[in-house]
Amino acid sequence: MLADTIAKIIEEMLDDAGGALELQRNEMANRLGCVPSQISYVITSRFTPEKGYIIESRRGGGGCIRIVRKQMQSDEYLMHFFYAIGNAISEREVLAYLGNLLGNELINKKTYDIIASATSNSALSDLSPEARDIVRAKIFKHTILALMK
Amino acid sequence: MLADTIAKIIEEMLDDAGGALELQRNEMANRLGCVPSQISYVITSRFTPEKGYIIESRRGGGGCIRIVRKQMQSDEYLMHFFYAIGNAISEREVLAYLGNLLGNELINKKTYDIIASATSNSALSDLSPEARDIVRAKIFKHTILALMK
DNA sequence: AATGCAAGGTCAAAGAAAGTCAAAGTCAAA
DNA sequence: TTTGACTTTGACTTTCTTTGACCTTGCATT
Repeated sequence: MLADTIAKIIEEMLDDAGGALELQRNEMANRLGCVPSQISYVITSRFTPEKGYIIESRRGGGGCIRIVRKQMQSDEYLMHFFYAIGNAISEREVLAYLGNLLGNELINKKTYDIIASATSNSALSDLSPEARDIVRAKIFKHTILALMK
Repeated sequence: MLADTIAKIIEEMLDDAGGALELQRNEMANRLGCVPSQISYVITSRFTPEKGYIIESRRGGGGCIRIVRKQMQSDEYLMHFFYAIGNAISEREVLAYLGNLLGNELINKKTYDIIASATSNSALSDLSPEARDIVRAKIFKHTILALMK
């Protein structure tokens, strides 16, 4: 279906652009071989404020449509964690961070368990203790980014 | 009886597809030479939530009906996965497994994202490609065990 | 200021699926 | 034989998509 395809394309563009982009309706419609109002339709049906998007537009020459993926305010909190993690971290520290996230209801118990197990010494037992903490930090950071998606 | 025949066909399709599928009502009715509402009847009478099926649908152009056979002993199913994973696994393979779990609604999108990111090449980029697949297998197995908790 | 072009906005009609429901049919059990 | 559960069918409804005609706005040029 056309609408879904276009929605997916815009999603990818948003990912690439880090959550905010400007597109030209006519140009895009032309590129995708559809009528311009199709783009409008996709935006109004898929990128609604309820789903966390902010839409602005400008008409006239050089006009465009601006799409911004609103991030929840909890993201800010998660980001704070993200930056707090150095490039190496112990299992104990991860558990402390996770306990905090759980306590603040930013994650649930299941998520806690999954991340805890993915970053456990047991899961990383093939690595030397030093390498372990480095890889663990990276994995933990990646999961925190995933939480923000 | 028509209804039973159709039910059997859908069952087989579910088997082939690994427990989750999307079908188009009109297309299927046409193929089987019956009225579309017959398909609806079969689904509402045979593929009920009490019998362990999840049904979703979308109308309009490109619409479809999604049928998911809820894995009854989900732990057993997860265990099956667990054993299927060797001691090394690629990112691509992990994503395929996760897609299966997601399709069968044993995990949700968030969980998918978390595990996918924890086992991504990007998260394990400090390791050599060979070590990466080994560590990834271990992490993945650990997260699957966490899912069963 | 007036005009014209270049965007995007709106809306309604047509099309594409799936949902609903009630009437009619079937068949076995009472 | 009547009853009642289950099936089959088709008319009608609802939802979502696609398209195109027409409207509004902003900018650039005269």
